[in-house]
Amino acid sequence: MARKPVTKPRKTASQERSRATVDALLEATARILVKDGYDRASTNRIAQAAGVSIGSLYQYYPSKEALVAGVIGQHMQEMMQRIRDALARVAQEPLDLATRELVRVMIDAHRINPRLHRVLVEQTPRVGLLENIEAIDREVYALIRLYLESHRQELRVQDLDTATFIAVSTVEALTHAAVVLRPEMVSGDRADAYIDEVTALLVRYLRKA
Amino acid sequence: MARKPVTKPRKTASQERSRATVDALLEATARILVKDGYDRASTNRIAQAAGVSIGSLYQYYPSKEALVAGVIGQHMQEMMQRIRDALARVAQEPLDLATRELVRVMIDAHRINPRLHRVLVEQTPRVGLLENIEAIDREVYALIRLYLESHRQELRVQDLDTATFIAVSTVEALTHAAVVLRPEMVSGDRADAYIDEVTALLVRYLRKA
Amino acid sequence: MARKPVTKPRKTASQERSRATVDALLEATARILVKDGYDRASTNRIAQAAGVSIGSLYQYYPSKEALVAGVIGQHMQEMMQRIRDALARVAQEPLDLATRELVRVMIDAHRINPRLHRVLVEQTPRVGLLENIEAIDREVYALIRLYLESHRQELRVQDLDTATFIAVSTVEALTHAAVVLRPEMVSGDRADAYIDEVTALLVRYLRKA
Amino acid sequence: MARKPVTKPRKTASQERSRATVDALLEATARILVKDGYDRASTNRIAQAAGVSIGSLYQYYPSKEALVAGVIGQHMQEMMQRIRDALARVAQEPLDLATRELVRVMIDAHRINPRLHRVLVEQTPRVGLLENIEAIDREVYALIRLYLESHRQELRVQDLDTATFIAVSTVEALTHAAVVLRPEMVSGDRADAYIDEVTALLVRYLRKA
DNA sequence: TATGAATGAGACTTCATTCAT
DNA sequence: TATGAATGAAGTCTCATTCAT
Repeated sequence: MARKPVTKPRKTASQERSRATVDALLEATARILVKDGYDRASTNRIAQAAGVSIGSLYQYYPSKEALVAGVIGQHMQEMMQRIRDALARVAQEPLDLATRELVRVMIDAHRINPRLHRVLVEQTPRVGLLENIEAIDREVYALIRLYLESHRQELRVQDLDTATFIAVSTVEALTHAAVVLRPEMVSGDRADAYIDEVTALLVRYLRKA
Repeated sequence: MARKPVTKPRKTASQERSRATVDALLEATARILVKDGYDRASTNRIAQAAGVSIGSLYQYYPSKEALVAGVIGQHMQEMMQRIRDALARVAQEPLDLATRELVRVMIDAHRINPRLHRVLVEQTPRVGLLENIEAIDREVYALIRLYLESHRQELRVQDLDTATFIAVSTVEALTHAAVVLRPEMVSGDRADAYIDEVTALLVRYLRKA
Repeated sequence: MARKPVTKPRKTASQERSRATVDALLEATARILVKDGYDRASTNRIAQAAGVSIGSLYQYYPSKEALVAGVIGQHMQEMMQRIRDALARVAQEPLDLATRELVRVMIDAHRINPRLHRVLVEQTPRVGLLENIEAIDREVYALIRLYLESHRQELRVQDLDTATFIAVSTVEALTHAAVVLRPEMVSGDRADAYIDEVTALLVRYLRKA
Repeated sequence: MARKPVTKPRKTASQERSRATVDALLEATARILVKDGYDRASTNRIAQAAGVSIGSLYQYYPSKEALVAGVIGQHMQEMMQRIRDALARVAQEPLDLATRELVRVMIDAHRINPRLHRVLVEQTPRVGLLENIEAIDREVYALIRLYLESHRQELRVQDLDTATFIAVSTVEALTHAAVVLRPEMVSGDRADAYIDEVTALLVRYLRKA
């Protein structure tokens, strides 16, 4: 496997002007990533798209990887926030309602920027960026597991570890696949049917009798 | 989006020696891809690893993309063959047995070369290689759908299109995730438990009452 | 040959605070030069090491070259002062005593900061800094020549110009070489033996029968 | 001190065309080094001056340092060969004749390409190139020492180690200084006078009575 | 007068691809 | 048909220097 590049930002822009530059950079990176794909996204092009000099780019991010890690971080935080909120909202709800809400939120979260999400998931070399993604994975896993634990009496499944793994992987895969491969299936009023199906899949698996 | 590179091999290598060269190239490409990742896999290095001159490489494959497409094709064919065989074997079996067998075969198929599979799925720019992957997707989808159609009387689900999409996506995701993220969960005798769970997930979703 | 950069400091820093800044800059430059070598010594790093903003650095020195010229000047002045003092002290002494004292002082002078001296002599592009070094050379040459002229009756050599050139070059080379390549040879009590040898070399060359 | 860059050539050009490319590169490097100095000598400029693409340059030398190391090696070999030959010629000669011949040869050796020699000695970062230069130093030292040992009965000095060090450093310094600072002093028929002086310096130091 | 964000020329280097042999 | 030297566009990144605040 390849060696791991530096991915931490260089300084944490305190002044106002800096902040604007950093924002422009992240925003431009996301845009270029969507337009050109990971490989063809060059730091020069990103800097240009951000209306920032290449020197400034490297003042804030020591490498292309760091820049992409920044985008991943930001994008994942946005997604995570929705998931966290949803889980907080449904913590006391029964499994079926909770599942349905979570699936709905997941689809929504994937629609924040589906093209970017796709590039991030499908093309981005994991080397050195893994932490970021793994951190998210772990948090989602932990939250879902907590919910399942506190609703144990509703459950058919015994092995919560495996059940959590399966539930998380399944929801992630089905929302990602739908948004990416069959966007028409989850847009507008057709979305409900798909949400119903995914919810059915999960609830029938998890729930007692 | 980026322009699409040429991805078809240059000649069909009828002579023996050609065949050997092509094999060496594909094999070396897979090895380098696993070792270095997509980005750091250079055609020069691949040629060297294959014991072939860079000139010869370009005699058989017109571009790096074509080479990688070759690897994808080969790898996917190997996986597909197992899936085809499995589906042929279980065409007459009831849903639960068929599902279990299919899940087992999918896990096996992912273990042909999990590291390669991962690189191919996670890092390889889809540009120009999409056909290859989409062709597989379509074939799997069609086969599964055929099976479901001919077992309609067992099914709870009505919308076969959606059900097929969900089933295929779920199995693919759960076998990939398990092999890549939790290899210990699907190796040796522990595999059966996981296969049971995935089978339960699918059967409860698909089957009547 | 390359174009000559500006090397004069921008202002003469009369105020106290300025003086402190200039000192900090020169000191930091010397430190970085020793630690990183000429090429890797960047003005940004120097400013940071000096606890001064990059803007302020350029307020006092118009270029990197000017900064290094400042260090050279300071370092050479320190060395020169010792040489001047020594020559003043031995002006009336006979050749053998005078030579011995001069050699001793030269070794001492090279030990003020041998690492810095080395970087300055070995890595620093002469472009634009030459004046500084040549000025020193000329002064040393003139002082030694004066001494030799006023001790002519002791001398074997006729051509004072050549003799001075040889004497100055030899002492400089032998002290530099010893301090840089064989530091153990000129440290502690072993130094005397080396001083004896160098003195013998010069005295036998210069002195009558 | 700075980290050491790679300085070994990449491949040892066996074919004819390669050899020509390598020669052109070394020759161009020397030329650019003389014209622009070490810092301003860029690989792009060198490649251009050599009439070779930048890609070819990097096929043979992995870095600017490696290229310069190549030039140093070649230049030093040329100088060393003359010194070796001279010492072989005078091995049986008495000290005065041998010394005179050696000094003459050293001046000649410095005149192979004095400007290049100067750049190499004065500006080239020693990092990673040191081996090359130290190897030469050691060989010269060893050869001179051998000569002195086999002529011990002629010598006044007792400590051959120190005497060799002094003799080598002195000759090197005086020939370098003369060629670089006073070229007129060692060109044409004036050279003999200077050779006489340096010979006198050394012989009087080394020889008995 | 000080600050430090911003600049951008230009350095080094890689690698897919071509083509003379 | 095979070889591998050669190509050069394009990429990543540094750093001396400027200038708005």
